[in-house]
Amino acid sequence: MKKVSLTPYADLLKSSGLSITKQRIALLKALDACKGPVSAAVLYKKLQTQINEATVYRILKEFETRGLVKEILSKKEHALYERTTAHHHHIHCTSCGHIEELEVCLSPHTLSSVLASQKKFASLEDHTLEFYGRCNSCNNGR
Amino acid sequence: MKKVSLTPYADLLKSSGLSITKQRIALLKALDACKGPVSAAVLYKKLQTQINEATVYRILKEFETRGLVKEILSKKEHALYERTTAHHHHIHCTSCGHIEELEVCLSPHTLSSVLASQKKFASLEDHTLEFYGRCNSCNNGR
DNA sequence: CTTTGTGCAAATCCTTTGCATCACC
DNA sequence: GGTGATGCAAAGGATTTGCACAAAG
Repeated sequence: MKKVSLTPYADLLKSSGLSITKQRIALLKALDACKGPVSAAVLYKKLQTQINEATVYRILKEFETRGLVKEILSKKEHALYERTTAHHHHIHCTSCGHIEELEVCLSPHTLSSVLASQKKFASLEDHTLEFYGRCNSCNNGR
Repeated sequence: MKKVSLTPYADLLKSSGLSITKQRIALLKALDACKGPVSAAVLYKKLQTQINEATVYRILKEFETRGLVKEILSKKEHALYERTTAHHHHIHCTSCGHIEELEVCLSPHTLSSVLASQKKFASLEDHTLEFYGRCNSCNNGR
């Protein structure tokens, strides 16, 4: 009989090969509570009473190498982090900073033409694709 | 009769609405001398004797807002800069850091499906697209 | 009990800023 | 000569590090 887990975050940590600490669980919870990608600074602000700032950075880095979070580079801000889910991209509002998640990704055709277009790389590991524009509320109102 | 310019960099600055200084010309020259995108730190190292570090940052920012250079965000490094040319993207080696320029870009079809896939943005201003992989020399040799 | 993670404080790195001086126009 | 650009030094912010203590397995 399969044991039912009362602590999905703990399980996630364990299955990622990380030991279970309240700081790591709090950070995962905080990430899930965010609508979109957030900076280390924002996370630290939310968790000030629970985690030291240096630890926030240490855990985020650890999480990234284990694949629990993904780092997003943004033109405006420093690195942003989000829980790893299905591969996807974002559109950023250049006015208010709002970030919307996108379903769209690159076609296999595009990926193979990337490889075909040059000689120095024979395969791809990953890509980043971020869009920028003004969101509708920034275009209308103020 | 059209006047032949002995100083293309000066002309470029002038036509971009910037005043002509030896620091700015030196920075443009240094950017052109680089094979690919470079960081502010690398530029400063090359130009130490000619430009103050703070000025390197000031000029790069100015150039970016005037469209003379483009900023590229990289997973590994801080912002990289390159002279603005035709729109293009890059592939980065995750091992040695080598950056190769790509011809490939997104199809109009992809761009319109991005807009169609969500409701908060009605148009796009720009996008970033960077690929990552291991280059052939890193895969073979050591 | 041993190993690993965390808190704390300091260090480091990158980037920006204020102000006096210098160069461009 | 007036205005904007630069040098210099200091400030600022983000991230990392060393070390002692605390917690996890």
